[in-house]
Amino acid sequence: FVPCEAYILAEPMNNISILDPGDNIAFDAAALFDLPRPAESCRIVVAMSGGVDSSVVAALAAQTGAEVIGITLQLYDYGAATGRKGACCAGDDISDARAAADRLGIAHYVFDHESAFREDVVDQFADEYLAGRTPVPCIRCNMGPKFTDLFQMARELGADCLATGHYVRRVKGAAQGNSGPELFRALDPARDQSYFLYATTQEQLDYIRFPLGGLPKSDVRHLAEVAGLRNAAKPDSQDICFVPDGNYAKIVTAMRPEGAIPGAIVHALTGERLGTHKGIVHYTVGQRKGLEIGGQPEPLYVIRLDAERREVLVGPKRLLAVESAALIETNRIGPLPAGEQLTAKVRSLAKPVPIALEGPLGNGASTVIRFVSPEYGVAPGQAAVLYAGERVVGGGWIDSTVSVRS
RNA sequence: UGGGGUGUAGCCAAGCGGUAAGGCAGCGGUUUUUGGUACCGCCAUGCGCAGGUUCGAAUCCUGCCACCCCAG
Repeated sequence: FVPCEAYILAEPMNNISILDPGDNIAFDAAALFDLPRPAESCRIVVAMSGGVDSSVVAALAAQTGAEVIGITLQLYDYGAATGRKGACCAGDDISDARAAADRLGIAHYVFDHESAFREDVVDQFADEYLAGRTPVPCIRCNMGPKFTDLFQMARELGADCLATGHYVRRVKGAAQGNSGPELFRALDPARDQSYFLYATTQEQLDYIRFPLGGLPKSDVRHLAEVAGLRNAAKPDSQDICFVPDGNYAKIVTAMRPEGAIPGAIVHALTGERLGTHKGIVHYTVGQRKGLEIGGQPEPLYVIRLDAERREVLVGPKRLLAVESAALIETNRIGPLPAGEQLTAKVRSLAKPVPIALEGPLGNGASTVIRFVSPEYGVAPGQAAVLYAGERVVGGGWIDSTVSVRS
């Protein structure tokens, strides 16, 4: 038995395991859910996407002895057409979720959430690209369909908590002077999904549970096998779930044809027209590939997108250096740490870098973060997520950036 | 028309008689629950065309072609 709190103190590492050699689960499942009462009298709603992770959450929830209800939101329906494995929330995935629920003997409901998902996530995704920004739909999806809509459904079902398969840790009272739950990076750094969850509100965090945050992925797969789940070997999801073949621009231009209108590729320093692009939605700040401009002494990167003029401004890498970024619609989770170096991630795949916070954080306020060292490829529309060590302090959307003066 | 210059992969470009550098672009792979980045690999039996000299030519010679500049 490993108490959940033990993970708080542990440094991230790759080779932890909660499984003993005999394949017995060497921990108390109930501890992973931080239930308010004895598990037998609790009701847990599990958000089931059809993937391994959320299926294992359901298995763990069932093991606590609580009443478990699985809910799957049908978010879109290209699934049948693409037959794509490793997506979520459509077609085969819903069938996988149902199979897992059947296997575990728990209730399972599927809700048609397509129109809401389209409004909250997909339309917004397309509009952001049209405006020359680079959206993160996974964050919008967590904010809306998953943590607002599903949250409400769980409440209406009288559940004690909503559990998801995200790799992130919910820890109570770690920061000084705070007894409420806080958000921490996953123990397995390779699996950490905290970047996508910075917008979680305190109210949501009070109610939501992330039982997998302290587990390595290999254990989760193992648990899936032990539980006899048919999706135990299902590939991890990647890319954007509603983009079938990784070609997001195809989806965007299908929804917003004006996104495919060609325009000029202009050198950011000389103003020279270097070529023609195939529609502004195909490009993002920091991008190098796909410009199809040869004859240059060094690589050219997208420096800025001018949506009004439909121009893609390009230049050498040094022009990407950014010293600060303005954030909007910020969220804060737990107290701001006093005297501790804050770090920020400005894309999901990046080590957090040291920053100074120059303004308020939380309650939707706008603020500014200043990078201690220049940061490259900071794209408006992406999220900046702020950390104090392993703890997620909050974050916001990158609205604009200030280049390093050279 | 006369004088000069240049023609090497999609683009830029090295080579100056010894068996085609490099960069950019492109393609493939690795990484990855956003877009990107980064890293690794691939990418001219061929040097405007046709002859010639030479053991050997992108490199020397001859002719032709194309483009550029200056003169008119």
